[in-house]
Amino acid sequence: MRNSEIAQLLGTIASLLELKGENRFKQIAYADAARQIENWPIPVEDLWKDGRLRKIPGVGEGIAKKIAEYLETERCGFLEELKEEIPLELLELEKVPGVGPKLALMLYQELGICSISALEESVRGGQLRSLPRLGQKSEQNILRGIETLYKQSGRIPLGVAMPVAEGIVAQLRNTCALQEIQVCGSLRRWKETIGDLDLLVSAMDAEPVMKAFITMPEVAQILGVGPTKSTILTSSRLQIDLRVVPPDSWGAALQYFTGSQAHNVHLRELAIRQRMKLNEYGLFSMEDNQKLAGETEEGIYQTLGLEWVPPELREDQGEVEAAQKKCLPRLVELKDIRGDLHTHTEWSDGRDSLAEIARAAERMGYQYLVISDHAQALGVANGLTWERFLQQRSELRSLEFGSGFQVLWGVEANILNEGRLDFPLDSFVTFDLVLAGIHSGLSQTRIQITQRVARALSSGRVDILAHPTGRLIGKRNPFEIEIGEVMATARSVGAALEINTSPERLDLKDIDARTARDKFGLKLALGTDAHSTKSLETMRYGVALARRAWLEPRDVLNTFTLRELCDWIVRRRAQNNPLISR
DNA sequence: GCCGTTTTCGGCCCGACTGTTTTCAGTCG
Repeated sequence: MRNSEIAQLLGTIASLLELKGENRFKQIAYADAARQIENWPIPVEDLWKDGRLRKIPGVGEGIAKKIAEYLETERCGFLEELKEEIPLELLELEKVPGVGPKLALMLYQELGICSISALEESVRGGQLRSLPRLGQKSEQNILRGIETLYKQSGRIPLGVAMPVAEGIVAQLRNTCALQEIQVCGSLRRWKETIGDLDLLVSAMDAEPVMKAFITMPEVAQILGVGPTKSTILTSSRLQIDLRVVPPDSWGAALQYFTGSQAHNVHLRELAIRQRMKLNEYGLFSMEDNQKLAGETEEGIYQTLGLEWVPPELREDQGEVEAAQKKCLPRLVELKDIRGDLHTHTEWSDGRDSLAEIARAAERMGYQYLVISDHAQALGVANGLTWERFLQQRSELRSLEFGSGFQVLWGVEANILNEGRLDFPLDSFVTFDLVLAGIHSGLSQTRIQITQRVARALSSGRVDILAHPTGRLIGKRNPFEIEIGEVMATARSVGAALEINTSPERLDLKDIDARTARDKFGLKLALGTDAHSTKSLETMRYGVALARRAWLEPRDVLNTFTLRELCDWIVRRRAQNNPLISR
């Protein structure tokens, strides 16, 4: 799938057009198309072959031609021409916070600057002051921006940001008088990583809230303070924006600050078409400027003729159209989850005992828990031999639980070279549930890894493919794998794909999980991959990811009752080997 | 360059904050 590559091409064109000072709307058109394609679930090559490129919103005659040219010839003449005029390096300059397209272009034209190091040099040399409207404060701003850029390790994983946000919300709620406080932005949409943290407060008087905010012990630097909006940097270099609005604008502000930008733009366009205007203070009539909604988010959506859209869906990926037709999905919720399908104990590399993790799952109100310790080929994780697995089963059978709870005896097998597994294939039917995943040979070629996984799945012995792409967010790229091919194989043997809910992994990612369901009709299995009882709580990140993938309860294996789950396993196994029955 | 529940032409989301300035352009989200 080359969607990202094509999105990047169009995005570069958009940026260069912006630098060049081209018609703003032309530039926006390229940026819109890029964003649509980045998140488009179907390979753009397929659409191109079928002559349906213009099915993508934002792709018209001109952009379709450029995509076609690129797919045919691996180059884009228009981009080449632009690069002749504007050096590509200028895009680097724009990454410095505080440097936008206008300044970047001026720096290049007036001072010949086209790299961050050259920028830093000329600021320190005082050359910047020769330019109009740039003084001492601007110099400081730019130096600070460069420093931020150097220190920034990129976006912050959801699993890191969420607990921090929850702590700060609790703190502010206790220290000052406010009516409501809510995390907004990409964190409320549960994106896998976030750029900064957006907090929204409703209060009659903003001043004490602002004061409490900028004097929190976490504050390392105050980047801006206004009467209704302030920005700080924590000592862990997390940027936090706080906005205070009056209570009667709460809903409008909540909607506005949750985004995404694309979703908001879509809503405001919808408003204009209905002779209304939407901003963070409310929804207004264009005729008499009368306020039509604003106290609640539901009111905003309703007045626009839409169903309320859950934050996880607000990416302008079809949710606005679905909300218009009142056919948004009934998204899976944490309370639908009846069990965890992937956990480890001290038998392999987990921290807690079988009994401890099982009792923790029981306390969470689950109906079942799958213990899935590593198998022998994963030596570093103390993988179990066949004999030790049998001993583990004895221990498991000796434990007693309440009548509504059961532990399933599973395994996380290793997909070895050529797609073999740790034990002879027939032995796997002994386990209640078989997960398998790749833990070695991560740098194999795309063809090798794809075939390896396809062979393992084709054995019919794997119920769930664990962490299908092997990525560690911000640390390790997914391995090269043709995920569409893997999904097709999974469908042919009725296997499910895991959504590994560990916030380090979140694998499959949202867009792939949506494809797995939409295009291949696959079931998804949420597994925390917990190596301690505490990590069982990461299920909420996986549920959020499933919601971002538009999944309904019936798409998620964990929503099944124990009976339904066992039936699914038996049916799946019988389909692949009619002789096997339990 | 895209697009249509007023339009195939004429629109295209909206506001806060900053800096250097006397009224606003640039940046950001």
